[in-house]
This record gives sequence, structure tokens and C-alpha cells, in this order.
Amino acid sequence: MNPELSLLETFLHGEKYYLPSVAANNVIFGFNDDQMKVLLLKITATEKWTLPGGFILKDEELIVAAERILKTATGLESVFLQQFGVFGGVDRAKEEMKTLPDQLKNVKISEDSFLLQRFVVIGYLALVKYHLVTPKCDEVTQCEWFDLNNLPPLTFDHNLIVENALKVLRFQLSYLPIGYNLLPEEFPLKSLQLIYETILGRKLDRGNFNKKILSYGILEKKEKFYGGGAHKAPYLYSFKKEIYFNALENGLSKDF
Amino acid sequence: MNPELSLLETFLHGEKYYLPSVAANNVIFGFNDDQMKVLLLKITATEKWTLPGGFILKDEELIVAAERILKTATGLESVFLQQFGVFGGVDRAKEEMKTLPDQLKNVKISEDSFLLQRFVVIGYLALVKYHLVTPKCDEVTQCEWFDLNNLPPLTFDHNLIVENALKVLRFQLSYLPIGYNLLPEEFPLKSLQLIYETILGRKLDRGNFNKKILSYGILEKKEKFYGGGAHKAPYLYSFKKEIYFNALENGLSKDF
DNA sequence: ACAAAAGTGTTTTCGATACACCCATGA
DNA sequence: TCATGGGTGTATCGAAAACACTTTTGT
Repeated sequence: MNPELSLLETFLHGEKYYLPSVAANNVIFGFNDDQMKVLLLKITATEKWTLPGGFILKDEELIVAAERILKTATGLESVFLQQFGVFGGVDRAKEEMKTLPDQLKNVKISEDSFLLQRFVVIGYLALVKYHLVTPKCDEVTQCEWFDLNNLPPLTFDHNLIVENALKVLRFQLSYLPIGYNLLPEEFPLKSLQLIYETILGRKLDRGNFNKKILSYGILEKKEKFYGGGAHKAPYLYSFKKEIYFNALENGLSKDF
Repeated sequence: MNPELSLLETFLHGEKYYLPSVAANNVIFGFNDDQMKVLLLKITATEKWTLPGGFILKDEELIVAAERILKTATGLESVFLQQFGVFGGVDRAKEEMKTLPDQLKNVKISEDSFLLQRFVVIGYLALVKYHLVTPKCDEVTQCEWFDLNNLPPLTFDHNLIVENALKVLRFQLSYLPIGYNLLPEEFPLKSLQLIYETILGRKLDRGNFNKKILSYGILEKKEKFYGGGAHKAPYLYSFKKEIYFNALENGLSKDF
């Protein structure tokens, strides 16, 4: 749940190191096997899966905390990572949190312990290359990818948080490029189209999608890929990094 | 700065009542005299103007806190009020805060007092009817409307927060209706156009604007308004509330 | 040869934009 | 009657959508 303190230690004296009342949760998206995935973790002793999250050190920038949480769960740094909302319902978590100590080791925790306080959660969304991630498991924590369209019930309001992350992505799709952080170096257009379709939640026309995505001038055509299947081999493409990252800053525009 | 505690009391024992580390700031927009306005306040003894803000009671929903802050500054409730971002830089405020006690009454405040802690600020943006607001002044606090295009230097990172609020509004303009909370019951199209122009930061074509806004079907034509000026009298319009509020939920769409 | 998937082209429609023209009003 | 601002109509352009046709591949 955090790099320095064990869960138990956080219960007992998290307030020494962390900003009280504030936490961060990451919605980490990946793409594999033609599907969008979300990285979830679970404390082995508990029932529900949860978003990777953690607390903010007293002198730590919010984004740095989010990066730290991302690195703990995936080993990755410097990917697309963006704040997308705040979730602060009163008692959104308390009842569920209370059951944690029992499930863990029957430790008695006082009512006013750090983790039982009210937290305002800042949501961050991350896009990462699936194949670069080794979901980090140990004795206490499981970590796994789930299909975005088939998530289990999550702790607290985390299902809501994922939905919000998706909604924000959907809006950004119309003016920002996407894919560089989700796809391997070279990929067929169809993969990118599948990402768009998953985020938008609807099918897109192949011809129109190709025309549009190519018109942005962020893609470079590579070799054909003879991959198997009785059909025409697709060309592979890669992103032109400079143009891609410029578009991330300034928005997409047609290149003519 | 908050309804229950004086500034001094908040300094001394804010932690008894408020969630630590979290605060809310409201960017309150109004429209008058053909211009967008922002409501600012200033503690008389200090230099800079600041956004209306406050803290979150320990068992208070975030949005309720934002409504409370809005009501304190304007007397209004139930207007358009929306969370739009989080601002949490380390030490974004500390140095400026430190000078407050001196300016107020030379009270000695300990280094670890409530107000000198680090705060994560949640930004809310409100749209209100200018003429319904009586900016609330008392001995300690001034409260005034400022032209959006001519804001003074604000405390902390509040100028940045206003800019962000505007950016968010600009995006929403393309898929949500706006104006009901800014205009009187009946108004000429030109007023609405001016709001759009201010938020977008550019001139719009009158003919095209009228066609587009009418195509949404959210407006109802009323009487002509003979107001003065040597020119054709404009029609007045009012919003069709049901359609307007439905569009706020589900987005704007053409009515045919 | 055939099915499946990829690439490419055509047509139509719609919205955004620019701009023209006429109308109403008070000075 | 003239200047000013308001209402409405037209022409153009480009993007989006629907869809057809061709090409390439393994079986």
C-alpha cells in the first residue's frame, strides 16, 4: 500500500509521515490481447480488489506521490499520469477499513488510528505498456490485470473512480493523441482502433478511423507484418515521438 | 473565511472542527455590464485579494462545504457549482500565511498552528446571477466583483486557479448549456453571446451564434425589448428550464 | 478458389464559417 | 434619412459517416 510503511505500521502511526486526510488512487490502464486492462491489487487476507493507492508524504508533491504509487505497483516511471478528479464522500471507507485489522491479524487498532480517519482521495489515471509491467506480488499483496469490461466489485467507491477515469479519457480522446503509452513500439492500426473503441464504448468504421488517425500525422508507416491468419498482412506503424508529444501539449491538429 | 470560527480562532484550534490538510476555494463567476466578473475578497488588514475559501468540517461532504463557502460570500444557494481541479503544491501558501498574524494583530502563532500546515486545495467553480449577490463586507473582510480580464494579483496560487477554472469552462461550453445561472430571466441573444465570447476569449459571428444556440432548442422567444439606442429592438429570450437542465445532465444535442 | 482482414476510394450529409442583405429604431 | 445594431438567408468548405471496391494472405 506504500513503500515505506507496512499496512500495520500505517495503521499505528501513519500520521507521523503522511499528510492526514488525503490519499491518492491510481487507475492504471494497459492494453493486451486486444483488450483494455486495469491493474488491481488485493490484500490477500481480504475479499475485495482495490485500486493501487497510498498516502502523500508531508513534503511530497501530489504528482510525485502518484508516481511513487505507480512505481510500487508496476515498477514503471515516466508514463502518462494525470489527475482526473477528487472523491471525498464522508465515511466512504470507514466501515470497510474497520474490518481490515481483523482480517489481517486480529490486531486491536484504536478508533482514532490513522487509517480509520476520513480521507479525501485524489484520482490519477495512468496509461502504461502492458508487457513492461510485472504485477508485483508478495506474501501480503496480490496484483493482477483485469479486463476493463469485466471488473470485480472493488473496495469503497473505486468502481465509481474507474468509471470517472474512463469518462475523462473519453473526452480527451477528441483532442489528445493516445496509444504511445499503451502499445509496443510498432503496431497495426487495428490495435489502436481497438483502444479507441474500448474507451469510447462503441465500434468505429475501419476506413474512417484509418483516414482520421493518419491525417494527424503522428504515425509513421513501417514494414508489413505477416502474422498468421488467412488474410492480408497489415502494415505496422510507430508514433513520431516529437509530433506526438507536441500534440499532447497543444492538442491534435491536421497536418496540412 | 468560514462561518463558525474567526480567522484567529482558526489559527489557534481549527483542527478541532476541520479536516486537516484540505481546503476548498471557489471561483465565483457573474455577468454584468456586458462583462464577466469574478468575486474576490480581502482581509482588510492585508495586501492581496483572494478567492473565497474555507475548510471542510470533519463530517461534511466536500460539495456541502463548497456550498457553505458560496453562501457565506454571496448569500446564494443552489446554483451551478462544480469541482474542477486540485491544487496541492508543497508550501504553496506557507510563506504568505506566516505574514498574516502580524498584519492582523501581532498575535504570536506557533509554527504548527492549523493554518500554517500544508493544504491541498479543491477548486470549485460557481456561476451566479450577478444582481442577486450582495457582496458581503464587514469590519474584517472586503468583498468585490472584479472584471475577469482585469484581476489583481491574488494570494497564493489563486491566479492559476482562476485560469484553470476558465479553461474547464471553455471545454464545457462545447457540450453543456450555459447562461441560466448568469443571466436574468429574460435577456437578448447578444448577452449570451458575450458570455460565450468572454469564456472563449474570441469574437463570434452573430448570425452563426444565433443559429447554433437556437438549434439546441433550449431557448424560448419572448417580446421585443425597446431599450434605447438607435437601432432595431432585439427579441428577448428565456431558457426552457426542463430542456436546459436535461442538457446539463446529458449534453447538448440538436432538436431535430 | 475462397474467406477473412486490410487498404483505399466515393458519395452524401452536416456543421462551421464567412458574409450579404434587409429590418427596425432613435437621433 | 442615416447610422447602428438585430434578424435572417446563402454559399462554401471540410469533416464525419456510410459503404463499396480492391488487394493480400493462408488454407
